[in-house]
Amino acid sequence: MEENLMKIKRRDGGGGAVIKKEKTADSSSSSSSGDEEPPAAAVVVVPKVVDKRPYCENEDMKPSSLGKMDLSSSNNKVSARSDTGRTGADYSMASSSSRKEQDEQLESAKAEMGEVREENQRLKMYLNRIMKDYQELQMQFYDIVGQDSKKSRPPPNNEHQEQQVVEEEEPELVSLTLGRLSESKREDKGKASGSRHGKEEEMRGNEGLSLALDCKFEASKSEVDDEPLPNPSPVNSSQEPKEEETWPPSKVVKTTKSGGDDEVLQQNPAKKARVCVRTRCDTPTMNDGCQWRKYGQKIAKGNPCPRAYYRCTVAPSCPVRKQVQRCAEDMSILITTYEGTHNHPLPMSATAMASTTCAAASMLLSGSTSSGGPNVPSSASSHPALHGLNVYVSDNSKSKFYLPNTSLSSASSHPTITLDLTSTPSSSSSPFPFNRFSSAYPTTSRYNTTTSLSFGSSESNTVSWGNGLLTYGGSSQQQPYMKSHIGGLNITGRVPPSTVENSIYQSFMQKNHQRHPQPPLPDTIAAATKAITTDPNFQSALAAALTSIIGAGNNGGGGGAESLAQKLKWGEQSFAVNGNGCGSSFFNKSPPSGSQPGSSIFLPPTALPFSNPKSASTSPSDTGNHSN
DNA sequence: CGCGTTTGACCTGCGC
DNA sequence: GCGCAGGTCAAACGCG
Repeated sequence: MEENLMKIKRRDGGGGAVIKKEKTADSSSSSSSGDEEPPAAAVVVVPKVVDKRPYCENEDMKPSSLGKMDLSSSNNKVSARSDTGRTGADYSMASSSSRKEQDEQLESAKAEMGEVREENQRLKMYLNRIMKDYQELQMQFYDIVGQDSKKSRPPPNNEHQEQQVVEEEEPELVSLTLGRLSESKREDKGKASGSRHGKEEEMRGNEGLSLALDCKFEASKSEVDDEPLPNPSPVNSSQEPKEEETWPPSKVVKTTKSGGDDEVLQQNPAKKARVCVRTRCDTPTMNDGCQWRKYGQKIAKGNPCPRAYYRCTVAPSCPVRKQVQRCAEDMSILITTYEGTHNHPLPMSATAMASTTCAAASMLLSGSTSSGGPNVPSSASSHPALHGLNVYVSDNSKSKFYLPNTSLSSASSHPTITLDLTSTPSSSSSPFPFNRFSSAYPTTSRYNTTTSLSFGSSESNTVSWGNGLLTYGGSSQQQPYMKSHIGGLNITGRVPPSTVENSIYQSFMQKNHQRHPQPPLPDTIAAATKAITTDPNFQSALAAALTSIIGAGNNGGGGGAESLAQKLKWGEQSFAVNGNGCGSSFFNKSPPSGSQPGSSIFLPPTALPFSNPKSASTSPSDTGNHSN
């Protein structure tokens, strides 16, 4: 890991902070091997998200000040401890000072400690209360979501039918898990993975840090077992080794795995989702923040441009591969195909693309099993559940719906989703720049599923993963901290300027908060809940905000966000409001590096997405990214 | 000298 | 079974 970090350091001029942060996170995660007890600060942050009720008569517990208070209080704790320790040491050493003075100092120190303890106690109480509220809110949310989804479905005639409906719909569900997997998940997966767990645990060793966002697939059918969702973010080593994909899929798997692992293999067929990103890019590759090493090049049939093969070098065992190829029809278009899931912590700069591609893959996989199935009318239909994305699902078996240049997917035996950042959005009623998502489910191939996502990359909506930021719009004002009051939710986190969250936030604010002066009334829980359940845009905004917080916290190092992530686990219900909670990808931004607040590095929006000549430092020739 | 790229050979899957 | 194409390996090479 350190070696890799060093590499990054060497390559990425601006990656110092990132590395630093990563190291910090790693060390923090490794030090807290338990990982069940996140730092208090992070834990307290969780409730901020759901904090919307007047549970604090105390002035300190005002939602608006909660975040600050938490952080500061945690700091107090730390500093208090260290102070105390120092004080003690000082006493023992200061033999020259008079006894009286020492006694006085000692007493004052004790008093200080007492205060600190009191504060700690208070914080614990707050935490408990907050967690309670959080759970309650979550329950309410689930209830409402459940009702909502029921509404949208045709009323089942009987139990059998209902079950059928569930079976049909569930594959659509994509859960967003912020942070580490919960115990229950672990248990479930542990059963499935069995022996592999040990291996991978060993392999991952002390890679304790996981990105804050886990994108998991929720499906009820065997397919789920067969196909662990690509994880956008490398999952925590200790937490989710089971989710590992089987890369190399064919050769290595066959040769290296045997016996008891067969089961795993069966559960992980070659059906591996790929995410194809089309961008206009002058550079040989787009910078996705990851480290890549070229291991091959080939002239593919039907395209005079050679296809380059890269593998992720952030971790030696990382299974992620990517292919880079120029579009034959338009040489300015760079087609980057990602495959596999990182099994290591990603540099912050790589999380955006990683999570995006993951979510895309999730969408693809989920769609292929449900909404996008062959039964879907060939005419485009809008998928309501993608956080404001207009989703078009088509059933053209062979046509490359929407995108003419999908040669990669057509020949592939893998389900492929295409993110098209080359076209200009035709319309955008939603606040999101990506306005089109289309998917085709060819029937000619077993897994030849092709899906296209189009993020219009018009001038006003530029997307850049260059520094790990997904930026939309031209606003460049620095806003190191974002505090969102969304429907009574207080979301405070460090966010980069010009991030999608920002726009989402603004959009949402416009939409839903004109009536609610800031700070919002504490009793807006009902409104918040309603907003969550009725407004897909809000869902997006919330997801984005949460993600931003997670990412930001991650940034902050020290495992704050990680801890938050641990606590903030959104089950599939959380975002699967409309049956498909996927799409988080777009809302994952990776906060600028920055272990130091305020020292964030942002890539200014550019008209040419992904082109970042300087970024070669991160990934030699291309850039890496990764995804799953 | 170490690391990354290049490039021809090899392996594998799939279609005929 | 054969051929094709995609994908990977690994030795050779280049660069800093």
